[in-house]
Amino acid sequence: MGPISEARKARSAEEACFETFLRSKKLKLTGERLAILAAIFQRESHFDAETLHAGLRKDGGDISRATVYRSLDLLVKAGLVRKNSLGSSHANYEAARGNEHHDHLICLGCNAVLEFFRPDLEALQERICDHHGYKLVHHSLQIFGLCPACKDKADESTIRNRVAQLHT
Amino acid sequence: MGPISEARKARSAEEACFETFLRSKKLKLTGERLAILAAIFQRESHFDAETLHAGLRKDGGDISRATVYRSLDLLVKAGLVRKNSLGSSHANYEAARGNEHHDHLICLGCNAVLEFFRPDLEALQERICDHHGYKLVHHSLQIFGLCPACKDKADESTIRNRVAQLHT
DNA sequence: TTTTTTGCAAATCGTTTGCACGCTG
DNA sequence: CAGCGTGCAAACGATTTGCAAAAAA
Repeated sequence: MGPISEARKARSAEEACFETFLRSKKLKLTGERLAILAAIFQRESHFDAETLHAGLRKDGGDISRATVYRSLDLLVKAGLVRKNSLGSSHANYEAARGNEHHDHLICLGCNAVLEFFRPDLEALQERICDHHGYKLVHHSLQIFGLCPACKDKADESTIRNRVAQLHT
Repeated sequence: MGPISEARKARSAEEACFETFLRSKKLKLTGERLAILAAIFQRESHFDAETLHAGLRKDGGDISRATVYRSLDLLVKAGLVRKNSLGSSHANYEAARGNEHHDHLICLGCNAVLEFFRPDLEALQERICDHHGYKLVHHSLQIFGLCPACKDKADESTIRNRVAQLHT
């Protein structure tokens, strides 16, 4: 159990938050859960379950895929992690570093993910709902395009193909 | 092969379009493909592969799931059918009845799907891409809310749960 | 000690694919 | 008759689940 307990060093804000959440549900604060939380928050934003699982293994730990999935669920429920799809057929996650809700701009050339938040877009969606008599609860917007670097060197038919495969 | 050939009665616009598409790719116009196309265009807009497959069986035909999936692919490539997810984990399709691109407003209470098109929204996305130096290629927006009928009678926690399960 | 968690492997779900046979052009 | 298309069943990839052993409260 070496490396797992090592992760339990400082006491990050998210760790405290997770503990509170678990307590409130009478769930337990395990080494695995802490290791997963730590891995997520020290890694860059967007990742998938498989990558996270592999990363944990590399860190010396050895946490089963099942536990990774179960913990991700918990973290999403705790509001510490957000789940997106970003057009792929498998789930994509991101640490909710206290930052606001945002939408994603995804490059079809290099898969870079750019987060953006636009009050005018939020307002417009609110207006659309009002217009139809709906109460807005949630939304998901993904814009697919080509970043400055890929804009020129991307081949038309490759991109067309990529778009056709998108799981949106 | 009875009911399949029956579907080949009039000659709808979409049938002609599909034939042209198939010809151009040196593919064949089979009874199964025509039956699937007909079923899609006489049914209401949004459906999934399983429902379509079941519907075809009920119509007397007996087309395999594999053929249904293969034909849907073809129809999407021909531009006669659009593929969406609408927040569920399995694909959702709709006949592209010559109508323009549009986005979806989905009721979390009764699952009703409302299509809408907003030039101002399209323009805003274009502006967002410009702002980041991206070239816009495609987008996917789903707004989840409560329709007028479900607005009041929906229970908070049920909705919250539904949102958490969304595959967006 | 009681209850929750874990790992494992098997199960699931939607979708895809290899293959031998059947139909279209 | 030369290719495509079809059905079947097995294969797939991501995710979930049942169960007995292990760890937290």
